[in-house]
Amino acid sequence: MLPKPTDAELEILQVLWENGPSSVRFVNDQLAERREVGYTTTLKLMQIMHEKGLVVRNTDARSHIYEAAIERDATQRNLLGTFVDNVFSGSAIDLVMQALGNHKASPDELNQIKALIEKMEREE
Amino acid sequence: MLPKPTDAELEILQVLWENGPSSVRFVNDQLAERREVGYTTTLKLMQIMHEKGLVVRNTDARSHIYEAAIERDATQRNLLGTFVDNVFSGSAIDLVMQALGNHKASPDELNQIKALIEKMEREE
DNA sequence: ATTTTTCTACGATTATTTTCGTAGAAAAAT
DNA sequence: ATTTTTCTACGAAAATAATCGTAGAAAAAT
Repeated sequence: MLPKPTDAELEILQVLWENGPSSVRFVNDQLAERREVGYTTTLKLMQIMHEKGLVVRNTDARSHIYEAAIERDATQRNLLGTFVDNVFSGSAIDLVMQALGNHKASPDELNQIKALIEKMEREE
Repeated sequence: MLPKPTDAELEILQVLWENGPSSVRFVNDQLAERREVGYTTTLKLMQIMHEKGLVVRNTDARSHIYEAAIERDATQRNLLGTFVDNVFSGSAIDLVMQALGNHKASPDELNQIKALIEKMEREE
């Protein structure tokens, strides 16, 4: 089973998920827009992620192209699970209430959630 | 500003939140029910938490009594915020949808959420 | 009164994650 | 043709988190 990505690795995965296969240079540029980060740091992390199997890469060209090897949804689900356990003692409902209460959602977003809830009720 | 609790510290806080002011022994016993953990490890962690200001303690008796110095709600909100940023690129709605979709909620829980949503809609 | 248990203090070790620095090859620029 | 830039590889350091071990005082048990 693949290891969970660390925080720094997750940052990199976000870039790959949003932009598709990318070079280290590109990923580093994206990260650098948000915070200071050295090129070799990003490189090293991506190499480690490759060892772990979190990314795959194409080494045909000199500049290697990396691609996420795990799905965004599955990863979020996975991390969410342990987060709920650690922080909300396993109560997903508590988390949902917190998240909702603490966030000004647009009417459209609220409708989305209502739709999902009604779907769940029908499937009961 | 107080630092965020680490995972191990959070485990201890959960015990304190649920049981009120407690000795190291009691906390350690609670933790030990779920996993292997040495007494001095728990002690050391609680001492560090005291240094950080995450807990307060009463040292009148030989066995010191520790109490959470930060509120559960505020802490959950705080941690949830960075989690949403890290894992869901800041989209709380995405997180809510994931959490809901991935969890078989009881009709009662669904009603709770619906009530909250309707309240939010009225306050729009 | 002595032994055993329980407690704190705290340095040191281990594990994990992140960052940095250097070397050398390939490519690009002058 | 040389210099400069860009890339990988990779060891090593720094930062952070968690665990452990020992010493000594206080309390409890014998």
